[in-house]
Amino acid sequence: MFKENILPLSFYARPAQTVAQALLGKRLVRLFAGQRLAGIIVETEAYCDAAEPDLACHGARNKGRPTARTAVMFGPAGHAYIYFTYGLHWMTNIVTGREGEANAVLLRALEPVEGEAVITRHRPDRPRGEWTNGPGKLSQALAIDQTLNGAHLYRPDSVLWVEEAPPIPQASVCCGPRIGLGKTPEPWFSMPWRFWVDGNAFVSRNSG
DNA sequence: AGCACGATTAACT
DNA sequence: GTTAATCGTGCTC
Repeated sequence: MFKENILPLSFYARPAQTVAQALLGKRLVRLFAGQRLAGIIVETEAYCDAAEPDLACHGARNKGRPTARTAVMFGPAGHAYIYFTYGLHWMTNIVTGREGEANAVLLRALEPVEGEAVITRHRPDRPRGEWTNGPGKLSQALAIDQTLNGAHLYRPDSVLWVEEAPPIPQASVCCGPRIGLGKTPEPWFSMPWRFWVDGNAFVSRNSG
């Protein structure tokens, strides 16, 4: 009852760009204090320094070798890669692709659907529309932090996973350049590896 | 050993 | 539109 139609390892063991697109419309579930906190995934970004280089990907740093921080990204698919940035925000990613290659999908926005009484306490004094419309915000809303780095997403004892949900029509799937890449050089700066659901109110930014 | 900056957010003008 | 907050990471010296 708590876990319905959990996406299997095979869903994640594909290229990051494929998984990023396929995750739109799926339901992310966080088991927290015995309750389900859940949202429909409406915005993602793919990072993949594998068959082709991606200098925007954390895995491309340190000459493309794993570090203590990025080791999870190089590991097997279907695990959470959680990292800390700007001194205060946690980013939630899902590892995809093949072990030994740096593949991950950043979850950028959700539409909250379960556990809203708990979520609002994690996002105090914020309107519902600002609970989960950004990568740092959704991590805070679902109480995702470093304790979940490396956590598996498809086993019976998972506390974070993704469930099957009604699909998004292909015509509603939009893509464009990734956000916040700073001084990342072309062509990676402009690669259209950000995906979102057209018109969804929780997407972190318009058009792009 | 030291340092510049980041896959961001919120509170400003 | 602009900027402070805040600290781990990876790079340079």
